[in-house]
Amino acid sequence: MQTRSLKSLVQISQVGSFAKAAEQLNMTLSALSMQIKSLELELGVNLFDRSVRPPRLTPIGRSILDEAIPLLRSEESLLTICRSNDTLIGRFRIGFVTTAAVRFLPRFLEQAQLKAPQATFEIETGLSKALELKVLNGQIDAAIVTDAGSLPEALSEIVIQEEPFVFAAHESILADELKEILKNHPFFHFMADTGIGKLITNEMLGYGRPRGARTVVLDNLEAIMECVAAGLGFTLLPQPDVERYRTKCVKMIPSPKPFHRKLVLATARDGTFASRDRSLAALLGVQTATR
Amino acid sequence: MQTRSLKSLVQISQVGSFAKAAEQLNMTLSALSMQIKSLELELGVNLFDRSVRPPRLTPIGRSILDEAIPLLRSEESLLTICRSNDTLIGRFRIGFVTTAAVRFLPRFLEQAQLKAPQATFEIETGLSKALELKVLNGQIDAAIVTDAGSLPEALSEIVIQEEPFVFAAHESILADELKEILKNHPFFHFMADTGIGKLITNEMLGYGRPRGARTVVLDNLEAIMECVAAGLGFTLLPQPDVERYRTKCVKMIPSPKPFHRKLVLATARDGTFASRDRSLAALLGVQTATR
DNA sequence: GTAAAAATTCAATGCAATCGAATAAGCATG
DNA sequence: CATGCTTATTCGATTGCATTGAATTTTTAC
Repeated sequence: MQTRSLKSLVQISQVGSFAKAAEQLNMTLSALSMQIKSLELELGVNLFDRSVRPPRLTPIGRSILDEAIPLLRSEESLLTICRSNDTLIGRFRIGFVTTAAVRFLPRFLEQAQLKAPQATFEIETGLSKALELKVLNGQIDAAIVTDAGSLPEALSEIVIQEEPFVFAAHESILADELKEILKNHPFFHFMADTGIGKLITNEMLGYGRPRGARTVVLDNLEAIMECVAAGLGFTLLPQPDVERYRTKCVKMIPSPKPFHRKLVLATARDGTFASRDRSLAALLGVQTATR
Repeated sequence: MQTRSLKSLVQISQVGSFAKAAEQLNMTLSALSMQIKSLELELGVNLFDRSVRPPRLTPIGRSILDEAIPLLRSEESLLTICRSNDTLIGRFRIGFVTTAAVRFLPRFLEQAQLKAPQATFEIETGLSKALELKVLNGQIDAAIVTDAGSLPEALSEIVIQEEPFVFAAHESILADELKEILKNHPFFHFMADTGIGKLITNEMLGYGRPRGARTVVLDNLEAIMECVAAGLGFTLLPQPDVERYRTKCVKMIPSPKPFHRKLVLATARDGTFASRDRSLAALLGVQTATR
């Protein structure tokens, strides 16, 4: 079915005659007549009562008209999407590494609503590695992940935020020297086998904990912070995560060597965001040179 | 725009490849490819990312898809209207003479909902003569009017109901002989100059009221019945109308000569309901021979 | 690296929409 | 009720657009 013939139908019904409608539609009367005729043939009904001049709509014609109007409205909004020249238009699929999701999603969605109203987003969360893979496969368009230094070549990255790691523990524990703490208290290790977990593992190796020292692996930030607040041990985590769940009695000391977690926006170099990833980064609050 | 190419788009997105979609749509792969290509040209956007096999939707493509689905739904319901083979389909415009409207409309709309769900109705009310004219002009498809015996030849009629006229008055008045009542009390005359009004005028002439006798003309049935109930005089009206507004103290006596008001369904012989008016009459509760 | 799968391009074909002119059908004068 | 006027339909010629099958290119999988 051609939406054009429905437009003609609407036009005719509005101006009340084929002749005027044809003029306004920039076509000959005969073309319009044929067009409506073939529409009637396609639908298998008489839209017009032709025993009078000008022909008038039949009851079925009026019903069809009633349906045609929302249909044409759909078409119009479809075309609007295409005509719009926002930088970001369409339905995008974005992945957030779980730890970042809770902190970044609200701001992101708010900004998106504001700065890219033509765009809609499907969000999913997961581990950095899994999200990277999905970006490579085109299953998602972009991902905010922890960069453990091993981003595949086919992915391009924009740094969203660098988060310094801090040691955190109950104030009674943190009164000691760091060396003492490392030796005497259990270490709460977040997600040992993931991107961020490996960063932590590497870092901890540098501090040379005694081999017998206890380590508790947990996959839940909030739970770790609860344990720490209860004075059960210490942890090493990005500062924003610690602050998010910190209670008063928990204190932090910065990691002695400068040591960060990089949160990056990863996009496929040849994918949706090829050379457009800055507009997406902007929604995450990143200032990038526009040049 | 062709809805067909949107259907193709949906199909491709569902089966995930041009080749399979083409097969299921009974067309060659190349035709489908060209179709999508020209859709993209028309819309001015890339719907598919063709750097991979099979091509996958771009974010804009997904947005367009989201809009295409309601559009196709509209088309489907449009086609459903046409395919449906109820006797009555479409949007009909029906006129009701004012007095009949209050009594017939509820039943009519209920029946319509039940027996002709595919049909919708625009209702207007007015005087019989005005409605007849509109039917003749095709401004409405049918009308329920009072038949004063002067229906134009171009209109066909089906009798909906014959309503006997009755005299009505407060019981204290109606205790007298009819002749006395006619002489001694004011007559409340409904709508003197309309179809039903003229019927009443003619009838009253036959009763030879004394020339000085008072007559009050009113265009509101309910008001007349209020006055009658208050013992201010008598009236002559179709029995159903009297009964609708009657209070206990108002009594009726039938008109001595058999005298009716015919309510008829009037349709243009060459119009919408040419030889289909029985299906409409059925919604008004009229049994007509089907033969 | 090679074969297989998948999509695009291309030239030829056929169908469908459009045009202008002629005809036919309501409609409004007298 | 006859005439001209407006309006819509029909008709044949023309143009343009979608489809086809074959050839080509591109991507993917082994």
